[in-house]
Amino acid sequence: MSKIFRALSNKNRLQLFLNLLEESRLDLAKGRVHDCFLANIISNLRIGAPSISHHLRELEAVGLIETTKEGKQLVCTIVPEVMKEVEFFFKSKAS
Amino acid sequence: MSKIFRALSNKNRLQLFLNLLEESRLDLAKGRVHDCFLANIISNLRIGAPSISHHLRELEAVGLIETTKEGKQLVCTIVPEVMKEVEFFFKSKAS
DNA sequence: CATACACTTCGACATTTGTCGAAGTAATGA
DNA sequence: TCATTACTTCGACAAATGTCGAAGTGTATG
Repeated sequence: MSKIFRALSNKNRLQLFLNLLEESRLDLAKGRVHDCFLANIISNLRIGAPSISHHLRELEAVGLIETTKEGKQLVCTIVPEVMKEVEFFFKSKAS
Repeated sequence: MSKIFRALSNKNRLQLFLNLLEESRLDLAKGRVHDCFLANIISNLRIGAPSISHHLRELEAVGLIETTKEGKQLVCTIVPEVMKEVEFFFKSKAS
């Protein structure tokens, strides 16, 4: 659990994750899976491509997202189960 | 929010927080406020007193706990509002 | 094939973090 | 008042982290 918190403990990485969440919601509305064009994310955050790539791998490592390649692009999908896990963690602790 | 995650991102600090949570529950059952004898916590965790002291201040800095002095001892109290905040954060995001 | 695109990997680097031992402080007890 | 207890503060230091530029990889496109 501390690893999940660690993954979200960095400002840029949390923002990145929230962006993905937001976009995945939009994509859901469009009836298709989310694809996360790094270029878009880069314009929001003030960090370079290598950092984004690094952060994505960290989010993936703790199971918050999954990624696959689709041609040149990276496809990121949120893993809701892990979020639920954290939600329940706090629900159970904040009796 | 990333600061709260950061506070819980360290294994020892998270364990410390969970210990406090657990003890505060026991103390509640006893009808009194929790007091967190560092010596007890030290025996559970594998770190020294200065580190505990440091971690407690970090937890306090992000509002997860509050501390006061009672004689020689430190009294720690959990702040449930902050935990609720995190719970709702995940509830709202994990649509 | 040559070029451009969309990332990724590598190495380097400054910054932050976690831990400790030693010394300090404030309260309690003999 | 002197010693003990229960932390806290202060460096110091190794380890982890976040960022970047440069170079690399694999995919599309002219």
